[in-house]
Amino acid sequence: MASAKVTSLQVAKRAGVSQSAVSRVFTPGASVSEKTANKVRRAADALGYRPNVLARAVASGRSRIIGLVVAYLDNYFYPEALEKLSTALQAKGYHVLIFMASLTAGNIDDVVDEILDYQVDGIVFASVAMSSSIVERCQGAGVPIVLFNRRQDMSGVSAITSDNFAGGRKVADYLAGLGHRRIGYIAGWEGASTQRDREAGFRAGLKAHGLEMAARGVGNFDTQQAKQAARDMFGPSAQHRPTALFVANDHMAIAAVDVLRGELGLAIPHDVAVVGYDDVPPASWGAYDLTTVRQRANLMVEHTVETLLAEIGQPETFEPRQIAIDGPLVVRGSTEENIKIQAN
Amino acid sequence: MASAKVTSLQVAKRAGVSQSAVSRVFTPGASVSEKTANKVRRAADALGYRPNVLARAVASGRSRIIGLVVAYLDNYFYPEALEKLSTALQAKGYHVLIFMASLTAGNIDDVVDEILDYQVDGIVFASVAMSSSIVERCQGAGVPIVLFNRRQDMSGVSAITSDNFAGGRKVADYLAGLGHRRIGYIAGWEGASTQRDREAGFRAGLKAHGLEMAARGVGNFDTQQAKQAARDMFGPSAQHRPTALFVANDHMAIAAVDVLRGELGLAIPHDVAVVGYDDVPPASWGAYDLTTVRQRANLMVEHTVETLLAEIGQPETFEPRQIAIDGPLVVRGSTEENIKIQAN
DNA sequence: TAAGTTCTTGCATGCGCTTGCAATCTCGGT
DNA sequence: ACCGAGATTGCAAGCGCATGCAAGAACTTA
Repeated sequence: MASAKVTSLQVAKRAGVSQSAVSRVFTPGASVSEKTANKVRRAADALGYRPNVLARAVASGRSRIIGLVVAYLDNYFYPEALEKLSTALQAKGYHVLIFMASLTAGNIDDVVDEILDYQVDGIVFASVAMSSSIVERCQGAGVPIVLFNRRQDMSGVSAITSDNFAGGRKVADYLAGLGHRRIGYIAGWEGASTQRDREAGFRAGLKAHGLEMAARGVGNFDTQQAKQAARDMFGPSAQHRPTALFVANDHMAIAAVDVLRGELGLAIPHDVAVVGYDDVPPASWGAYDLTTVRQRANLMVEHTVETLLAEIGQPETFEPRQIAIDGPLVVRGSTEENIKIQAN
Repeated sequence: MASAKVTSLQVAKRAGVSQSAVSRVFTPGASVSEKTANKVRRAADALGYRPNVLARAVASGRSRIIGLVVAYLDNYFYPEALEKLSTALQAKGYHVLIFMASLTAGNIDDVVDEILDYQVDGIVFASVAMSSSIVERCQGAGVPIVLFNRRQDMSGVSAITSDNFAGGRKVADYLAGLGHRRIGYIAGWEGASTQRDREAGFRAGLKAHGLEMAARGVGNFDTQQAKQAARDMFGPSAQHRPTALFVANDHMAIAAVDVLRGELGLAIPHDVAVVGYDDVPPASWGAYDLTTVRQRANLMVEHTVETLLAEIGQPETFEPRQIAIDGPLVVRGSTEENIKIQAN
């Protein structure tokens, strides 16, 4: 069958039609009669022809490539999101070109340049701190962007997040409802809207119950720092230990649990109740069984794709969307003794 | 600065040179004098010009895109590998286009078609079952491929894995050395070379110590199945429970630990010693503290990139490489009581 | 059946860049 | 100051496909 590169011209010759006819057959919505379409398809199959996406891209200006900028993959919410995102876009005929912003740290700007070099049709920024210069650059290039899991006060940029404020608030309501009065918090990186919103919601919730944060540490979404924060808050030298702890994400919460249980010998939830955020798979693992607020990756991805494609399709009439998706509090054994339902 | 698309022709005009000159300035190794190069660079900067990678690709036949086929990301070895791979390729001026084979299941063939449509310069198959038809198709298209974390008996295909046979053997040596005589094994998916090699090495090791597998379950690299296998092997109705258990990867090992400890009330390592494979981050988390064989993702990625680029650079003289990278047994608390070094 | 529509189709051009080739330059050596 | 080798440069022809345009085909309607 297929050997080297087969071009539309060869197919055209074999089918006895013009090259444009071949092109049209492979372009949804183009004007071709059933008859020639069949001739072409037959010839194409025989030769093993497949349109060259890149050539098509330079000719049409649309590459069907979506750039994805990711800062890190060690928070297991992202692999999951990435997988779903890629699959969803694949289903729409797009593909994901990955750009790691991790090592390039500060200079996400450079990464954006690289992305634009590929003439991507759109860009998803996952948990990346945006600067207005980046936004401008993309808009200047006419490339739609959407922020995933980060909100930006900046106007004109679409952003899909979970409803972090509501989530934080749920945690406060829940812990207060359990009777906790001294509740601590370990924050994520202050630059992240997720951190800020979760904390704000949490504080609002506490306030509504006549409480305030009993202690606060900063983990910056980093395991080691979260551990240290836990030590500081619950270690031997700490006074008035909280009876409950809310950690800004599961990743850090798990680290905190390891410290509380493993290093400090505290029983969970008996001595301390712990709540995380994200509901990453490890949160449900037996050894942690972590109460947490679920981020609905499916929905977030769906909206991200929908939003991006909408803007790609209708750049003029498109209105930026800021969507916050509500997620449930998933109660597990890290906050209540007898929650274990069954050996799932 | 930059506004809409700036083409090399515009730069050429402004710099007072030909369009080809501009092209050459941006092509490493092309023949240009310093003088014109400077003129061009100045003009390019002023206009905010950047070469269009796609146009370049169709003209030159090289896209600087590497396709990556991944079946799943829920084994946390892969996010790590993906991150490193992408970063490493980025450093070489390549970028990664992701293709999820998960949902498309059986028809990896379709995925390969999609990839080839993008004129990728090479493909990395991560943990994907290859068929000879796929290999042929890629070779027919002149696209180098390398298997990551999978070996194939098939000739002519490069494959980078860890030394799974040696790893399996180390586990046997180690457990036998601890005095265990009844050792069980939970297998991964039989279709995977990693599973087969690990088991073969393990068996060989046991044999060398005059032992054989005391029990065997199949987890197919799936959490639920692994749990069931653990239940079957250690549950109430089981007889002659093994005193040690080797599980084909960490992902399943963790699930097994949850069953042993959480459901069956067994103490680890007192009642059962557990060993996994991969050394994914969760293996080192306090609650699991799993002894495991490390897969050296860094090295594996390095070799993968090196091999792929070598073949891309020298397609004629290239000799397929099958590299197996040795990884250490990382001893932790799931096999020995007093291993906990410190509160790391 | 003829005029009027709506569909199809091929032609030709262009997307932005690379590259073989031949013409032009540059310079050292004498 | 002159010659030849090697370095630079511009020219022009693509790479594989999309698409506006005008001509031709097919189908309506009265």
